[in-house]
Amino acid sequence: MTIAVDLVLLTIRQSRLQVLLIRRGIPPYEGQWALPGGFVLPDEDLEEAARRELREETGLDPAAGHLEQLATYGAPGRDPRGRVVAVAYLALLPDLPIPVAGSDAAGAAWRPCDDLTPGDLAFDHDRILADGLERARAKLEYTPLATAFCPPEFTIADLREVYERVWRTTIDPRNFHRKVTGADGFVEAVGRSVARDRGRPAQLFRRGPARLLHPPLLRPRDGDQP
Amino acid sequence: MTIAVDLVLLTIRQSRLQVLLIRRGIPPYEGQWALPGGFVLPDEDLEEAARRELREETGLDPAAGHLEQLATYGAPGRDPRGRVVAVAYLALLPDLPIPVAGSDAAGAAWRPCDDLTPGDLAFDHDRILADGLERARAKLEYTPLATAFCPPEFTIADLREVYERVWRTTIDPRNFHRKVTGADGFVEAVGRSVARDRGRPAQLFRRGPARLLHPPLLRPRDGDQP
DNA sequence: CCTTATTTCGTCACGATGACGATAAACCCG
DNA sequence: CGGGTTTATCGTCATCGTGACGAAATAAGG
Repeated sequence: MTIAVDLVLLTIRQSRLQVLLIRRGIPPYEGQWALPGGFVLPDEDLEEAARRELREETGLDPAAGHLEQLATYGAPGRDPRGRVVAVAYLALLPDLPIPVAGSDAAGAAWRPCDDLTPGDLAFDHDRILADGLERARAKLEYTPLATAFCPPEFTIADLREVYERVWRTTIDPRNFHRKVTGADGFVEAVGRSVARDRGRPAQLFRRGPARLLHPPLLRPRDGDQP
Repeated sequence: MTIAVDLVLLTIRQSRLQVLLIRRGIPPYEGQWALPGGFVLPDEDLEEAARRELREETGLDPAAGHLEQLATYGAPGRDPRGRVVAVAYLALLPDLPIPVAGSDAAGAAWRPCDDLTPGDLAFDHDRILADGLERARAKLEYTPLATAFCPPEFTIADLREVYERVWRTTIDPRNFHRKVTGADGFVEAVGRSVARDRGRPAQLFRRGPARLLHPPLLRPRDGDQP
């Protein structure tokens, strides 16, 4: 049996939640889009393999965002080439340019998650992506990981946009501001401000030391309309 | 590389959270305790392998409780016999007798989680168990999975004991009763009552259709004493 | 200046929760 | 049989977190 790692790389670009995909140049699924990934080397730890693929296929620096194990997929027929068990990793990244072009990532592109239809992706990558999205949405509730989508210094509005794009909702700016600045360890004021396109300039923050949010920031539930 | 499944089987026995361990009869780690597990067959799905091991090593019925994938462990040196990647599964089970004795489970025994010290278990099973415990504790907060520890019909006090043992806290019976019976879909009244050793008889409930708790039942945080 | 956009602070009502009193319904014991 | 004990269940009250929304502060642009 062979072990592979597959990556669900998420970022916010152009006000949309996007996932990095690679157009396959060889069979199987030639010409289709797939999650980036590759085989684990004989003496390599799984997370190490995930970080290596992240660098190789995208040129991005794994340290910039957040990387965690997502789940493992091993259905016997999932890869036509034979038995391949894939350990999927989820990464939340700030909106960095993809410096790549020469290497493996020639066919790499960010694609808005909403534009993908089940059946678009090769292998069982539709399912892996769906699991990754659900994990990301859930983790924003009870961890400060939304900051992983932001540059080192950001405004509360930047952070709010992360929540809005990932959750596909709108959030009241005043309540969000109160909640985020009130949760201790979530964000720390930098002391400076920046002016954006319009409106009053906003304070800059950096991520705080907290690893969990208490109480959590619950997303609106679907079935809340009686 | 070889794929194995390892199982973290949890139950509440004798008012304690216990994990099923197997005493190893062969090297490596001969004589030490380890999580049950085994290799995945060439044409077997991962969860199928986990269920098969659960049956083979314990004789328990996987359908009685809850089984989910926990995480995958693949550090190069984790198994002295060679490169083995282990997909760990977590199961929450009601307190059933272990019918086994003949098969692989000859050396199987329930051990209270609190009695285990880091270093007691073979391989990296200390870590896997710790991850399983944390997962179980977290899942009780926002899912109705505590019912997986209970028989099909149970009282609110039974359910409360699950929370108390898994979280290692005490919970106010009145507030717990209000919360659980108020959260819709968590439990459904059966209509009958049972008398226990002492006190007023309690109503019987069965698990409801809900898969998530909203709002969640947050465990008391460690740092809540100002 | 005046409008517009955005940040940030306040207010208010409501639902969820922790602390805890009170009642109900069984058992045990003499 | 009746009081004492134990547990289940219901209520009350204060507090906190949150959603809805008003209002002031601070910039840019005409």
